[in-house]
Amino acid sequence: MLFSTRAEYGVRLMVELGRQEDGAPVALSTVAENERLPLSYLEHLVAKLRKVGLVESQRGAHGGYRLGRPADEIEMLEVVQALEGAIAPMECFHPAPEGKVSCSHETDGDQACATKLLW
Amino acid sequence: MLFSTRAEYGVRLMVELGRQEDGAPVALSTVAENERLPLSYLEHLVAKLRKVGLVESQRGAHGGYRLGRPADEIEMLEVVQALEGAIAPMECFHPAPEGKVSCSHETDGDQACATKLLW
DNA sequence: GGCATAACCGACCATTCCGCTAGGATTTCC
DNA sequence: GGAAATCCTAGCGGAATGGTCGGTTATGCC
Repeated sequence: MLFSTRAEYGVRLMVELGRQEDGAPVALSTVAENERLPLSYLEHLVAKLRKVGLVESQRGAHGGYRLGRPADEIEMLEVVQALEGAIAPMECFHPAPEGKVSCSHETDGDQACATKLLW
Repeated sequence: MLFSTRAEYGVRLMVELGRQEDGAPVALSTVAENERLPLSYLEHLVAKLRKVGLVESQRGAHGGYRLGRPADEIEMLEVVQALEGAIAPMECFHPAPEGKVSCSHETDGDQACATKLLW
């Protein structure tokens, strides 16, 4: 219950687009079919991705979507952010220096951690 | 939009309890006052924390709550999990080995990533 | 030109979750 | 006995989630 299906669908969508190696655009309907996702819902998601340039669109017959950038230049975080809105966890929840997800629970750290956010 | 206020309130609560160095329990009302949080809402949260043993309670007058374990043995993740429910982001969203939040976007990795979850 | 195809756009809708309140019951200390 | 506190259950308004639907526009192909 941390990421909604939007993020998941979005990633799936991007992955599906990334599979298409030649420049040909992929119709959203084939993505929906492949991933078993509701087409009309995907439309909304892909619209957001287009607005931030993560995908490009080609209208009309034989149109579709393709990645806006080479696949290996796209980070998953971007996709999630574009769909989920600004990610603002809890301020003290930046991945700690060593990569572990837990903030220092010493008295000083706490003082800062508990109050910094609001006042 | 990643963690709800539950997680935040819960952490604040735990921090507040952690401040009390002697074993005396802290009344929820004082926590609510200190942190400017609604008391009756905190009751629900602390109930969950109690069920998983993160806090202990003392009923009756001059009762209250104290940490179920020494403060430095409690990880923030535990608190969040207890309140937010099982954390099940997207399967491929485990913090990557190096600590960076992005899953390998190579064709093989994607194959696994996109389909592993559902089928 | 016409038609199928597909991206676009906006409104709506049911359900669930979030944050919170209310009211009471129970336990404990003085 | 009464105040102080935890405990428990029920509900509620608003927002977000996850969709659907209908229609409009653009484009390739016959």
